[in-house]
This record gives sequence, structure tokens and C-alpha cells, in this order.
Amino acid sequence: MEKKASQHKRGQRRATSYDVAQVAGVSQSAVSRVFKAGASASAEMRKRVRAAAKQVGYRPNAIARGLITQRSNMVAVVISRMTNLYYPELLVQLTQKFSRHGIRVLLFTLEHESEIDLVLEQMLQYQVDGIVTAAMLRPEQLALIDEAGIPVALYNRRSQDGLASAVRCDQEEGERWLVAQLVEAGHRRFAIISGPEDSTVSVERTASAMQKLAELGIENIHVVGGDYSYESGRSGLAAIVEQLGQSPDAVIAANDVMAIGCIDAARQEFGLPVPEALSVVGFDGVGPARYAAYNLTTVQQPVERMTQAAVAMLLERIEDPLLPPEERIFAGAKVAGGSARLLI
Amino acid sequence: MEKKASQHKRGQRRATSYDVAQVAGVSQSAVSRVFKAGASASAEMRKRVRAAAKQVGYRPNAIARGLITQRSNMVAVVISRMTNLYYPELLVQLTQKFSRHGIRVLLFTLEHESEIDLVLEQMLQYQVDGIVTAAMLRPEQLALIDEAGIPVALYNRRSQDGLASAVRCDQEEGERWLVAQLVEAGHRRFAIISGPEDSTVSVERTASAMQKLAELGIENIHVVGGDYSYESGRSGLAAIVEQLGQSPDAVIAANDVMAIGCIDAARQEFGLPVPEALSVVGFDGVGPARYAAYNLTTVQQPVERMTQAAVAMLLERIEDPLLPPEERIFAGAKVAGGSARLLI
DNA sequence: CTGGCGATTGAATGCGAATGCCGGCTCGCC
DNA sequence: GGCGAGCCGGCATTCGCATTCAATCGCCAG
Repeated sequence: MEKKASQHKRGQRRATSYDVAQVAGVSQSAVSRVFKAGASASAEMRKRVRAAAKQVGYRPNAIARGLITQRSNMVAVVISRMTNLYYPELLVQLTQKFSRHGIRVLLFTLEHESEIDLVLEQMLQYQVDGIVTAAMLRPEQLALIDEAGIPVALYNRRSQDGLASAVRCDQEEGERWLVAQLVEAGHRRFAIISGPEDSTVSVERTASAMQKLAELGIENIHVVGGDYSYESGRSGLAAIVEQLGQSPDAVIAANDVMAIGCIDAARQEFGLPVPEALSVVGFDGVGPARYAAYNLTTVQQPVERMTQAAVAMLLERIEDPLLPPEERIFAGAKVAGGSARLLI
Repeated sequence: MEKKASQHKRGQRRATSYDVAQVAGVSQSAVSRVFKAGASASAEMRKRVRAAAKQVGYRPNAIARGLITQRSNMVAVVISRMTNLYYPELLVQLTQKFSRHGIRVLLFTLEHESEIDLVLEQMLQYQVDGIVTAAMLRPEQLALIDEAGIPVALYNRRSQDGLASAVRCDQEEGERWLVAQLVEAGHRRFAIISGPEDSTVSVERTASAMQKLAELGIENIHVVGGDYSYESGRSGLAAIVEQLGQSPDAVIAANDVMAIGCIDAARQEFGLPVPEALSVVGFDGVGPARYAAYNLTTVQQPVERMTQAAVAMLLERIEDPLLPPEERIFAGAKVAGGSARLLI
């Protein structure tokens, strides 16, 4: 029936601590102690055990270790909609920072944030020590994780009811700055290209921009929906122009990639020079935002510091599960690029 | 019954199969069987066990399961230099495809390919069932992995001595096509911006282009070194112009991002219209290559098919470790964009 | 009515390493 | 030289689940 596949090519079992113990003429406990940092073992013992371990090609089994120590030394990282160019940087930062603390990253990707149910079960089964998620969790899901005693760090998501820790960029302040600069420079006819509806990030950015515009007395703001993609930035502008019957003064895109698409469409399809005839701003500070062809006016998220904070918060709570949740908010770096006519 | 969530934080034991067994009034073996697909258990038993499991919040412990089955159901994915915009797509594809087979991805990122020693040990300790690596492995490292009985799939790396399976894009054919098109369209003064020296991908691309140029009788090819970054594409062109004393006809960049940097530098710093005064070609087919401002002439790697092949190859070898290594080569999609003057 | 076969179920074992406990040994100090 | 205090290493147990083996049960054919 089933194929017997467990046999290794060389037909040999992997060496265990018992094998090492036998070769070194010591007990298995001794081997374990030598490979466990901070355990008491004499220099002579260390030497013998290490030699024997090397001889038989021994390597501690992290799975078995995790079983007994109740620590897998793995954290789950959940990323949704990775088409967002901003995420690769996030991933690199997280894996490298965790790695310095001897922790590995188990990666979960979601096509949509709503799919998180599918992977939540998996994460829990794998006994991860912590979770970093850039996808929204519903309260009952947070409760489930909390019940399992696993600390969570939300990335760019608000901590609901203080159920979890969070690091996020102050998007409200960022959007308000963008809007303020645009209005101050004389822009009056505004349009917004928002992100996916199930993205809390997009909702927050769009709402913040709308609110600031309202405060400044700007009305008739035209909003079209996008999906964070370049193409939706292009079609977004097309939709705006069509429905508005004319070009707006400024377009506020919910992320950089759509802003870039919007710029390309303006220049190529509508013959609108940017920023002379149309100002475009984005949000995130992804790599292409700095390409000379776009030189985007945007708010750059401090990924380095945010990931540093997320890792620190999570590690603290893995050490001491009783620590209360914490929320850290970082201001974005304002980048006044050439894609918008500003006074500054 | 009142909830006592706070006690869980105290490190209260998570429910085990014994707990479920006790509540359901059956044996632990029975619980195990219910949660193991294909095991024999009566409908009545399944019902009782599932009910009890739900009641106590039981979730099989994947770590413990892995210890006994000798299958962690995890594969390691090694990515180097993630600044390459091409990798996010690769990661998403891999995690999603593996996920469909009940396999999780343990992510390792390298700043440089040479750091792989640091993570190899980790991967082996975690008893991963397989490895997908987009970083080069030295023969002795491959031997080490082979000895551990872990199948490997190299991504865009040649299988040395047939020690490992590999999927890769036919870069040689791709570069030769690019060169042939450029020469046919009349370009004669060529320059190349290569990638990092420790990147076998870059070395192969550059060598292939050089060879084809030589075959077509083109000489005096100027090569400058880059690091795959946008900035190095810009500075690459600057270096070429400075050392050459004039603009070349065409620049062949080792990847798309440098090609984009090169285009921006040409247009902005040197007033060279692209493609009228200078043709630029890249390689990879990353997202920004399709931005209208660049519309890059490039060779696009078939990521979807390549990842599909890598996953399939690895799964096959996890099932049957005795299968011999295999190499699958995919032709890239030729994209004749507007960044080069071609006849086609 | 009985033997036998297949389907279930339970008891027991083991995966590989960590750790509490304890005995033995070394060493310091009087 | 004697005694107490550490230090060290070994023994035994444990983590949570899969799996083997044996026992039981139901059911049908003879």
C-alpha cells in the first residue's frame, strides 16, 4: 500500500545523542548538557563529546528539543497580498533580526487577509512561540491565540481592545501631512485611489486623507477603488478622468505602486505632465518610489525601526507572557519628491 | 464553566490527546487515529472524539507528531539578496504551492550567498523534509545535505556533478536572444553592467552575452560591475560613459532593476533618450519592468512554472529519496519592450 | 451453532533530547 | 587528616503522539 520512504539514501539513521554518548563513552545526559548553552559540563567532557559528535555527524534535533522544552524557537510571520512591494523588505528584516536571537521564521502567505483562518490552525499546531502578522485578525481569532498563550505582534494594524501588541506607522499623521502640503500649494480638485476594501491599512489612509481634506474645506472628493496594483493605479486615473470629465489637481493614492501607475497613465494616456498638470502622492516608500522617473512624494515607513520594535516586543513577551500588550507608533518619513507641486 | 484565559498565559498545559481521551472516555490511541487521515476508526468514535476535542480545545501537536513520524512537514526556503524584486513572487508561489500539500515553509534569508553556512546547520537541526535554495551551495555542502538524506531543489542554479535537482531558466538562450536582436538592429558599441561577483546567475548571464557578442564579431565590450541595485545601474552607466568617453549603443544589464537605473541615468543625467540614443535590456521580468516609463526589453522568467516544477520535484523526492536528481530548464519569455530599438 | 475473518480498540512502546535528583568525587579549609 | 561544599555526570523520567501487537466484537458462511 504505502511506499516505505523513510529509508535514507545511505541507509543510516541520523546520529542521536545516544550515539554520541556511546562513542564518547559517556551518558546521553552529558551529551545533552554539552550542547545546551549554560549547562554544567567540564572542559574535558566538552572536548570528548564534541569530538565524538563530529565523528558521527551529530546534530541536535530541534524538533525533539522543542517537544521537551515547550519552545519551538519558531515564530510565524503572516503576510498578505505580497504583491505589495513593501513586504519583501519587511520579511528580510524580520528573519534577520529573529535569526540573531536563534529564532526561525515560519512563513505564511495569504492571497487575501480573510484567508487567515486557514493558516491560524496551522500556526497553532506548529507550536510557534510567537506570531507577527501583517494581516488583520478578528477579535475571536486573537482570543484563540491568547488562550493558547502565544504572544502576537500586529504589524501596521491597530490593536483592538488591547488584545495584542502592535507596531504601526502613523498613517493618519502621514496622510494629513500629504494633504496639508497639497492644499497649501494650491491644489483644490482632489481624487483618491483607495486600496482593497478588506485592507485596514487602505481604509485608514483613505479616511485620514478625506478627513483632513474636509477640515481644510475641500469638497467633492472623488474616490475610486484600487487593489494596490500598478494596473489599478492606471485604471484608477482613467476612471477619475472619465467620471470627473476633467483632470483633478491632485491624486492621493493609497500606496506607492498605484501612485506610480497613476503617473504613467497621466503622462502617457492623458498627456498630463506630472507634476505640472497633476500632482500625485503615494504612501509606503517602496523602492520604485525613488526611481528618478517617478521621484514620488510619499511617506516612508521606517521599516527598520518598526521591525526592530516588533521583534523586541515579541521576544519580551515570549520570555514573560504576563507582560501586558503594548502599542508602538512610528512617524513616517516625509518625502517631498518631484511628483507633486509643493511649496517646500 | 467560566473562562480562565489568564491562566493559560501562566503556561497552563495545552490540551493533549490524553485529555481528549479522558473526556471522551476512550484511549489515547483512538484520539490519535481520529486525527490521522486514513486511520481506522468508527463513525461513533470519530464523533465522540471530535466533540471532546472541541470541548477541551485540542489541537494536534505538530512537533510531537514530527518527532515520531520523522517528518516535520516543513521545507526550508533559502533566499539571498532579497533586494532582488524577483524574489517576493518566488516566495509567494512556493509557500502557496507547498501549503496545498500540507507543507510549511521555514524561511532563511541571506545577505550574501556566502553566508549559507550559517543557516545550513539550522536547517538540518530543524529536520526539514526538503530544501529549496536560490543561493549557491558548494559541493561539500550539498554532500552534507545529501548525507542527511534531505532532497534539495536548486533554484536558478546549476546542479553541480548532478548532486542535486535543479530548476532554472535558460539564461544563456535568453541572453543570446537579447544580443542577437540588438546586433541585428544595428547596435555595435556594447557595454555590460554585471551583477555581484558571487552571484552565479550574474556570472552566467554576463558570460552568455559576451560569448554571443564575440560570435557575432563584436569586440571591445565594456563591462562594469554592479550589485543588482537600482543605484548601481545608474552609476554603472556613468562609469561606462566616463571610461568609454562616449555613449555606447546598447547596455546589457544583468537584471531588470539595474537596467531601470541605467535608463533613468541615461535620460536624466546624460540627456540620452532611450531607446533613440541608447538601447537598454535587462533580465528577469520583475514588476517594474512593465511600468510604462520603462517598458523594458527583457527576458521574463516563468516563475509560476518554475516554482511548480521545484515543488513537484521536491515532493517526489521526499516521498522517494532514492529518485535520482533531475534538472529542468525553462525557456524565458522574450519581451521586446520599448527600451531597445529592435527590428521586431 | 460455530469457526473465522475483518474491523476496531486499547495497552504498551518509542521517537530524541532535557532535566530533577542523587551519588561520588574533588577541593578547600581548619 | 577530616569534614563540608560544590561540581559533575549518570539514571530515570518526561514531552505528545504514532504505531505495533494483541484482544475484542460483530457478522456471515458453512
